[in-house]
Amino acid sequence: MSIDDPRTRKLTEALRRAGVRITRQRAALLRVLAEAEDHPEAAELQRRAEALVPGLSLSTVYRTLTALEAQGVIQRHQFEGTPARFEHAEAAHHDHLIDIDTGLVMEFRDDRIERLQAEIAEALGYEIVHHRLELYVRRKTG
Amino acid sequence: MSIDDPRTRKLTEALRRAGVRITRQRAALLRVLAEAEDHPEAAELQRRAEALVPGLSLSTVYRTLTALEAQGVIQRHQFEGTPARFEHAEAAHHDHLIDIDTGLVMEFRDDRIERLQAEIAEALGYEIVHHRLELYVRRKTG
DNA sequence: AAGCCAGTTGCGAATGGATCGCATCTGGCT
DNA sequence: AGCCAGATGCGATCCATTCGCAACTGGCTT
Repeated sequence: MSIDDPRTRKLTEALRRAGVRITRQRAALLRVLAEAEDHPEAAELQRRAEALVPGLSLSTVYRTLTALEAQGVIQRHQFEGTPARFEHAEAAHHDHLIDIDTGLVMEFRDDRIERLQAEIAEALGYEIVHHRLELYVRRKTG
Repeated sequence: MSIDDPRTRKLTEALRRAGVRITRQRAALLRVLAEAEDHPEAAELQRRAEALVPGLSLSTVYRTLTALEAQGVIQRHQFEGTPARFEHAEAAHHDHLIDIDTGLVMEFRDDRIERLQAEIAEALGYEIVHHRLELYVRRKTG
């Protein structure tokens, strides 16, 4: 994956939009984020980005992640019992299954559930700003 | 509410089952928990319980809450951006709406959603151990 | 091409919720 | 009444995350 593939570019543009400089550190982090197919936590992102920019600090990782999140191009997920995990938000909204034995995070989306949620909020006189649906699961035996 | 109303008793029995002593501190906390109709956090529970047992420490509150949670008679909810909140688990399972402007926590249950969740996990070869569904909402204008 | 300076970095300290270690106390048994 | 495993309160510790600050630098300006 090159430094100017579409996904990296999208993140870069989001940072520009946020009015911040594209530094070596941030460029590295953007690449790492764009490449990530999993749901890494901040420390793991730092580890990966340090391969490109040795010495890159965890503070910078968090600062950049916060900026990207504010621009809506990445999402922060606070699953139970672990540090926050991050993923690029290019895909449509989805919810998560977390294998409690392995930590594996999977994604799913169900429009029927989405609709029911909206109905429930509506009936109570509210509108949903965002929601969180996490299924903590275990592989079926047999 | 007296010290031996049914709800307090249920909590007390859970602690006995856990093989721990019913101390003044714990008795106070159990009453406070049994009386709570909201979703208080640990510090708030300490505040309420201190009215009955001055000097009751936050450590004791957390230790007791952890024991009660392990027995399944209370539930711990980690909503976004706030300390954990607790509630007695006598009612059937339910999910939550959180008013992001006021912090008000409401409960709901929808069997259709429950069923859909189970189907989704099933289809992927998993069984749900527990789940978390939180709707972060805002009062509708108009 | 060199200068400038607001924005950025890395470090270490601070924060906040939750847990732990330990010396002292006490519930509830004998 | 006496005993002692278990409980308490205090302060220290943990962990993820944020903050303060002095030093550094991206990238515009001249």
